[in-house]
Amino acid sequence: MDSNSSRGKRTSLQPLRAAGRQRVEELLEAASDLMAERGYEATTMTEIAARAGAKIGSLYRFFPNKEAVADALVQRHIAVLEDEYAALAKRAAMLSPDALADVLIELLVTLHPCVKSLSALMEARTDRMEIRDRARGHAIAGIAAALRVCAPGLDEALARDIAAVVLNTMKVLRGMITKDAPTTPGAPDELRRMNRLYLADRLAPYQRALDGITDAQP
Amino acid sequence: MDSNSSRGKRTSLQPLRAAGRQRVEELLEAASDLMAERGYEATTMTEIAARAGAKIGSLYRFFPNKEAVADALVQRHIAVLEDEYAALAKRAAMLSPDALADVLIELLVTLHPCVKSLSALMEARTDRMEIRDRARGHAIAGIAAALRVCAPGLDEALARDIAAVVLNTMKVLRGMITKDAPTTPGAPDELRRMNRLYLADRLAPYQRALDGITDAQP
DNA sequence: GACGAATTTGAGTCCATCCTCAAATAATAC
DNA sequence: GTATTATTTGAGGATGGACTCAAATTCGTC
Repeated sequence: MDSNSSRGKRTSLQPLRAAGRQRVEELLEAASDLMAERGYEATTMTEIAARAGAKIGSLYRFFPNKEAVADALVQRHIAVLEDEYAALAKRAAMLSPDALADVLIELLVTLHPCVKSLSALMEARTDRMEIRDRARGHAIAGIAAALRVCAPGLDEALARDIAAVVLNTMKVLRGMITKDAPTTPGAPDELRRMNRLYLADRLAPYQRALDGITDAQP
Repeated sequence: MDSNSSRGKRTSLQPLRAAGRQRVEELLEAASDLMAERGYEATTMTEIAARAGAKIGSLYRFFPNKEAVADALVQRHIAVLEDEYAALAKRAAMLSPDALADVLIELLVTLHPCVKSLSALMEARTDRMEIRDRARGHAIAGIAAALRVCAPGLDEALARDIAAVVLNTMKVLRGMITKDAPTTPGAPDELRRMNRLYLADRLAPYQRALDGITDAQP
């Protein structure tokens, strides 16, 4: 008999065998895909199980309710984002602003599925929102750190503001690449151009080494 | 007795008296607010009626089902957007790039509730998506027209690409103003700065009259 | 103020979906 | 092989929310 030792609402078991662990993986991936496609409310527990090749009973063995599935997904996605941004500053050392701009853009494109799923999970739950804000904080901190590696002497608050702008620019590009392709083919390049223009302008005064064209005021 | 003359699924009446017209207004506004807050699926027909100070029967008198409410909202919001963007080109005459940049930013902030509600309505309905794309097209066309008024000689395709970038920048600012206030207070100003920097750079070669600093290649 | 038409009401139906659970099956330990 | 424990299954209970409708009420008009 299962002991269900640690605190959980009514029922909620950890998988104890390899099969169970894999099932949980499959269930979470199915849930992530479906919720990203259709939204939280529109996704059915039975559908989740079905897409994972399981029956609804299996789903409820590992997750006490629908909320718990969403929470697990949020936690999992947040962890991925935190890792990626924590790793960013290291990669950012020894990059020109232009190169940094492009690396950042790349990063967000990679993170797209994760972020997409996360935003679907935010449907009207304030408590989950604050977790998302925390993730956003990590992203901004990571980018700001990368900026200050690239441009030592940059004020910390300003770095955060710039990071917020860049983060949003990254999001926009992600959106363009995944949706707007047909209408305005040159837009992604234009956006990259804007991003580089901005970062070059903002980082020029603090530029490590090389040609310092000083014309922007903090 | 109501005739229900023109084609409607099962039941769906136009309001014929002032009271009815006002009720419809109230119902749509309530629906718009709720769906913007919680999403389409999570919003209940009873809630909509309640927030409008009505009972569920009244709601079903004017809308045959929940879908119809959403459709009416989409149509209404799209109309607002089209009007605003159509009016833009006229206002844009005789503006410097910097001033135009700020006017555009303003505009999207104004349009925020409308756009927010629209995006909530997009939850997984492909047919509504294409209507939204149409709205997006109008927005880009409006902005591109404004740009070409401001910078005659600007290539049309390029104008559309730039418009797409600016449109997305506007969206980002809207998001910042409504959400991110606490974390990064300076970010909105940074974003404005980026937008001006970009537009100045892009429009400089085609600048109507005045000081032509030519340094950007189309 | 009386008549007809528009509007409001809310109890009630129907059905989709969340969730339960006891029994069946599969895996592991011995 | 047997005992034990983990996992799977799927029929059903409970709930909530979309939608109906006949009766009550309000509004406009003559």
